[in-house]
Amino acid sequence: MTSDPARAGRTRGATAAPTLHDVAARADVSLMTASRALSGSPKVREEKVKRVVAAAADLGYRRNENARSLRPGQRSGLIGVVITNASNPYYAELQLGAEQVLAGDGMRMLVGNTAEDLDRERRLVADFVGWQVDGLIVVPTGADSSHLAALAGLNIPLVLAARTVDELAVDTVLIDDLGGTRSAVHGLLEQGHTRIAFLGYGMSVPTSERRLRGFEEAHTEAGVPVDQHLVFSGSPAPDAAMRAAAELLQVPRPPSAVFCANNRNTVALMHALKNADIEHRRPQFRVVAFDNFDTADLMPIHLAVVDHDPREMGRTAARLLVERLHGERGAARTVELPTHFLS
Amino acid sequence: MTSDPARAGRTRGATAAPTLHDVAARADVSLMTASRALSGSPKVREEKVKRVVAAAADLGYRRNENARSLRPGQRSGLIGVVITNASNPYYAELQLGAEQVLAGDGMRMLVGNTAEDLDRERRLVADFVGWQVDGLIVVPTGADSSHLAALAGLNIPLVLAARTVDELAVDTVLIDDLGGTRSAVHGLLEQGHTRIAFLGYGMSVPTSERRLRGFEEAHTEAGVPVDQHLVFSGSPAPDAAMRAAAELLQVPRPPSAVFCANNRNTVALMHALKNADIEHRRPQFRVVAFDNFDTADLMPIHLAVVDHDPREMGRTAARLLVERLHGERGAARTVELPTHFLS
DNA sequence: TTGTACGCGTTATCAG
DNA sequence: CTGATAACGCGTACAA
Repeated sequence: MTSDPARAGRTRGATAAPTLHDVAARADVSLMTASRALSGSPKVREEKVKRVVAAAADLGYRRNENARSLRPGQRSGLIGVVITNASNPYYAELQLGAEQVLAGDGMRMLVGNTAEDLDRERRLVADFVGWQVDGLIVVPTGADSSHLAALAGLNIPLVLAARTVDELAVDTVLIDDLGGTRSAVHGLLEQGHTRIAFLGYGMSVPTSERRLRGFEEAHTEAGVPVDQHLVFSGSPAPDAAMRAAAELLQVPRPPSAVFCANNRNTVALMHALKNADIEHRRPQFRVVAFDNFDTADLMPIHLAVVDHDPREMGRTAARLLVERLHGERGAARTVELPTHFLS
Repeated sequence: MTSDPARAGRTRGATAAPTLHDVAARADVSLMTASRALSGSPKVREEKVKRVVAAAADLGYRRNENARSLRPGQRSGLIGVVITNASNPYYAELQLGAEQVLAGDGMRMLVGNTAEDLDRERRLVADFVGWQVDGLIVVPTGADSSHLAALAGLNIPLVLAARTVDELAVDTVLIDDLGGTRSAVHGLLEQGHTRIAFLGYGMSVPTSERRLRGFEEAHTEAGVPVDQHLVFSGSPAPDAAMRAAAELLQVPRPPSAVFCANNRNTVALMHALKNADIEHRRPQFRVVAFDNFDTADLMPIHLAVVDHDPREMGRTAARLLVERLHGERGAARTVELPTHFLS
């Protein structure tokens, strides 16, 4: 006699997903024995384990993770990953690195893109919380962080990646923007360049600040003043970098070198340089770029690069998160990943 | 008197996530009134709605989507997206396009990378089914498809993207590989090139076949024989394209043009051409490449490109899936997205 | 308009 | 070693 008359009488579509009931019935075992057999509990007779496993395979049974994580204290095994823009290879790599570590720990990833929109970030975080994520990795879009601060109250660990939010005391993974920039610019100054332009449009405010500070510190150390006419940075207007790159070559006393603070700026500059035929007109012109990319060594002018590893950033973020999930209780940690100068 | 003594007596951590119970208690309403108020049911007194909404906001209440979708007939609103490699901008864009459409329909995305590993694909699909996904978008890695075929039996709609699996009669989104390649190669033949190389390493078998067929058909139409010594394609050994690109310039009667069947091959060829200083040594040398990329117009030699839109592919896949979820029952559809030739 | 009872699929607990 | 039962948070069906 089945102990579940309700289910016995059901007339669901022939293709309803099989449940543990079905497996247990087929293996002629009780529900709990089936449950234990499938979750590898040691105290089940081996013969029954076999029967259950066979039945599950026959039926194509998949444990309903929803029901499982409904029980209190159960982890969902879900991690929310909120990035700003997956079409930027940088963040795509970050996502991939995070997945590498999380998958190794048996966790799955919910992914959302904010497109740098604070409102979408709020909605995504709220949704993910609704899905009972065990933790979140977020590339924060902006300064407002009340929705992120609220996570602490829910006991949901949070790791910030790529950017900080000052008010938030949480684990954070950054690149060594300042150091990487400083030593790259230091190199240019050592080579005797005294008029170096800074091209840094369309970046988040904190990142922009850190890279600009590195630029300035290198100058200070070398005793070379920064000419503010050579500092191009600001809002993310899509073609600001393009215009600035062209303009930069036309200023009264033009620079002999340029530091590009990220990928997009580098590409913009490359176009401008190609148009200006710099390669032949001013062979001494030097460019150093933050962020490496696939075709960097195919550019019309030689590019020295401040390289770093976004995938490692994702991995590190995931590792910090996993440590919290494993009970780590210490103060918030900030990891600065090193950069590598490729001349 | 509360109707839930069990909960009244609990001593969970002070920060356990608030449930509908908590909200109802705080608003001094019954559970169901709270539920209805929050899901916008019309039949609730407005004053109580306000109280409930306020209580929910105070508590930071988030509906537990797990519990919600546990009930039969309820959709989870979760879509599984299985791609081969998020670090390839192509698939990252695909993911982004899918998310665009799905988010617009109020659905969330579980994302997994297979790294072209059939086993990981199987595990991911199984996991996602366990999470009660409403549907799946998959870039299939290989020929074996039993795990995908099984989805039909579970009533879980599947859309394939970027690649087909012959045995599977499911909605599929592809690029017009054949047509795009044929017309591009046609152009080269019209310009009088009669010895055109095909460089196509490291691609999936079906895609590779389609592009090679386009290459051959263009030749047939023009009455020009294909010299098999100029066809370089095969396994995805990481540096095969590199070696072939170098070799290709050294064959007895070298080609006057090259068709690169994808991004990676193009970059490999560009390196070889730069080393060989083709730009100056053989200014008539022509290259046509499948897949556009950011810096295509900065390459050492002019590049004509067969462009297409991976994001649109993601959007289309998601649209097909959403239609199925909305009840579309027709036969499996295959959409071939057009390519655009940029000379 | 509001409230009660029940079940979704799973596992912890406790009794056999 | 095995099984019955309750409970997780929510929404449907029905009763008040």
